Amino acid sequence: MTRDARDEKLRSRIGGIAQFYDRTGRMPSFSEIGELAGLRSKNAVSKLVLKLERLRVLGRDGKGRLIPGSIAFPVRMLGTVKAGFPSPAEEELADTLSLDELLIRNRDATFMLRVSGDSMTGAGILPGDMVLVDKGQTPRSGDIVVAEVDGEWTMKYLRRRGNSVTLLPANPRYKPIRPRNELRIGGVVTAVVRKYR
Amino acid sequence: MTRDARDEKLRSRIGGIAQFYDRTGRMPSFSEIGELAGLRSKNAVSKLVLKLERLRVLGRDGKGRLIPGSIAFPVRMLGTVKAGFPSPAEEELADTLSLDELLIRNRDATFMLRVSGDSMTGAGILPGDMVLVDKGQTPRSGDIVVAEVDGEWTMKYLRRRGNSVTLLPANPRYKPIRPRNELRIGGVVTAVVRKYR
DNA sequence: CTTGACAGTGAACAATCGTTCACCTTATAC
DNA sequence: GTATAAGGTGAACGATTGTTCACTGTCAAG
Repeated sequence: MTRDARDEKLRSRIGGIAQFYDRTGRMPSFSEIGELAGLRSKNAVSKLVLKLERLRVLGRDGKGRLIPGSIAFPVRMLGTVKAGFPSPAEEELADTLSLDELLIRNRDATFMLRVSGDSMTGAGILPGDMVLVDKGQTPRSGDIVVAEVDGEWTMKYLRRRGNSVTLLPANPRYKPIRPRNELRIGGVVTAVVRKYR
Repeated sequence: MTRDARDEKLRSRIGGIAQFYDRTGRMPSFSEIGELAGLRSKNAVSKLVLKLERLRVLGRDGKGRLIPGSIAFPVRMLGTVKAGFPSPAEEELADTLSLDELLIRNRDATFMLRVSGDSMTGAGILPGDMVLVDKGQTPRSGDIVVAEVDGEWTMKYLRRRGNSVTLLPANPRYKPIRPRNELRIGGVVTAVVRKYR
């Protein structure tokens, strides 16, 4: 068997395991890996797993049980748009990551809201976009926050000057808001997500 | 024990299991759930798991093995910004989802690129943003694509009129590109992701 | 031609798995 | 007050787990 064919075989096996994990959300057992890879012997699976551990595709936790490695991170990260698409050989070296891990720090305090209205268009937040809001973080000046002003909820830049607070839209057609009464801040916008199709 | 206290206990147990799954990427075994929940008897765990199955927090696959339910989807989805933050009671009813699942259709063909340059600012894609690019989808007119024009990679709107192809920036300071030679399209932009802090 | 290294089969093994049984305690409902 | 359900302990059990050992082909390098 040629080197390329062996590489391809290994790759398809990794793909099979990744698919299994994607589909079920749990790691396959050794026998199941055997079925996926077409191996009858658990020893063969053992050797395969060892190899995948070295490649960081899989890992082990403190108790020696199989945990996902790079297969848990679905997106391959490349460089910049200008760099374009590297060759397949380079692609393998690229880092992989999970969007959940990238964007969510505190899962219990994080919510997703759909944006309505165009008051933040200037900041690249369009109506229909989704924003992740963290209730736990303390809002700093310059943050985009979700706040309740005089009974209505909006999303605006927060500006603090001394002890005065202003809510600044990112659209010149709207005016800054200087809340008269209390200002309830629901959370800090930590990320924006837009889906095209 | 009051009803509220029992609810709170169950909630913290769900949280414990979710944390375990977050941390390790695998489902805990029954004994491990016991440790997490402070239960010495596996029978107690069995009953707890049954309850969590009914709540769709956990599930079973075809082989009867534990798979994650809603705990695999880290973000709670709420309504619109205008709706603001619902009361805690309503929060529980909200859907949960995973950003990976939401944004990635074809994981093998999807890459993430960092945006450099401001030629798509008008479409709400700012320099520094990250875009998900699907190499597998066939580009349609109106899509945002990553393409190589005359040796350089850019991101632009794709416009097809008959059999002429134009690349349209979303910034008036740049001009439309009508590729003279061949046009290599790397992929279709399926999502935009921006992280604030 | 020989010699390793690699990829795989098959079987034995203790450890751990999840299921199930009998039983106990404590609230809540009637 | 007395059922009754809910929440829990503890132990027994067969099934399945992952490790390990001895062994067999097969290819490529020396």
